[in-house]
Amino acid sequence: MTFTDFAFDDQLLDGLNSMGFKTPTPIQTQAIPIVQSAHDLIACAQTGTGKTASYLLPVMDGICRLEKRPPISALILAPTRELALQIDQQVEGLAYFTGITSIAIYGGGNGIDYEQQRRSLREGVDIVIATPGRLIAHLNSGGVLLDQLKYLVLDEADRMLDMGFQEDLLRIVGKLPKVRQTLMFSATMPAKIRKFAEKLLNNPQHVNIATSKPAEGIKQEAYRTFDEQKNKLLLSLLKEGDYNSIIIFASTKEKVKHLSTDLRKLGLKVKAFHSDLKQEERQEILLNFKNKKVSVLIGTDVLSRGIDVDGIDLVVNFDVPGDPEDYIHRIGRTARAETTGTAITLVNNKDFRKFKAIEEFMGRVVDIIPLPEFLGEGPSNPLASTNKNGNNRRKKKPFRKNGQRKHFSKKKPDAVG
DNA sequence: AAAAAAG
Repeated sequence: MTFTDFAFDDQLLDGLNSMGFKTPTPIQTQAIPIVQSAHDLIACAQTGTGKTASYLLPVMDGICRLEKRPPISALILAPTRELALQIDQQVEGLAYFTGITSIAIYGGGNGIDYEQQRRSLREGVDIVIATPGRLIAHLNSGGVLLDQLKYLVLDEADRMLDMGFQEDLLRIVGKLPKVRQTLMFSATMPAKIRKFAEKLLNNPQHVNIATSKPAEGIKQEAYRTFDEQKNKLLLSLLKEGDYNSIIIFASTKEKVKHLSTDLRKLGLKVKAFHSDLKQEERQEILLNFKNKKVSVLIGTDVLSRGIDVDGIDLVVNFDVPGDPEDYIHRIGRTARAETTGTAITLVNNKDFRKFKAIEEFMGRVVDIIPLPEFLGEGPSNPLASTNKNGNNRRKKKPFRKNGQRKHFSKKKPDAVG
């Protein structure tokens, strides 16, 4: 199968060829005909599967074929600014010969950005790619020409609901024409998403190519460590290994900030990436990472989904993500497009059960690598320890009189908020 | 549990 089988507009095909697209991916093969047949669509698919082109191509083809183009033909909603920007860049590449116009609408920029966005939304632009918050701000100021829109796409719908965008999304959809084509993409399909889809979609067709299994090309490893050992272990992993491009994930912004200063003190050239940075800084860092001017990025989960950077050969989970889905997304930053990569997770005692849950979710175990000798003993495996009866059941909670609670851990003040 | 997104 080739892209010519879809009978796309010639100019769109030119753009496709110039971007080096050859063979459609499974999601594209399945989704494109559905969109072309004017049905609504729910697709369960992760990034890296060719998901973005699977809706951009038929939507852009549809726009090329409109007898009269409305001021705004398509609205694409995405959870993060980086994803919105990335989609917009893909539109620009594909649209090169078509005359289709687009703009990414998101917050965090300067007043000039806001004015440009406002003008486009009031004067018309074929495709709008937006994060919900900023689009709402524009809708509140009025004059946004969405009343003749043909296509609505919700990308990473599960992530948008997780981020509390449900009400914003419903408000946005309330401003759109009832007759339109709606396409929803989500990495997971919990009941919450299904219910949400029922509100927005009309008799949708389903496509499912999602999997709880990470790509074959990812070598997964884990180390059991105490927190005090993590920095030194990380340093040795980075120094011993022959890696060109590395992402290190940590679960909070504070951890990301601390870790990047720590690693810098240890002599590594690293950049931190999180939402406390100015949007221009975020973009510059990501650009330099893509250019390979920056080789080590330390980031929060804002980087875990949707970011498509070629050539990342190592992902380190400095701690274990709480949600197995996030683990899959994080390690999926490496081994993209048929390449290989390594994913290493540092597991302390507190995270051990979360890590077991991830293994269960994937249906496979991850090799535990012994700590390098210079680090001394790591923690022993709490689930493998045997009690005096010789079985490996975990110890029962000690009986307590009067049901009192015993405080095992005090919350650190900086761990709050 | 925290992240992100509107200032």
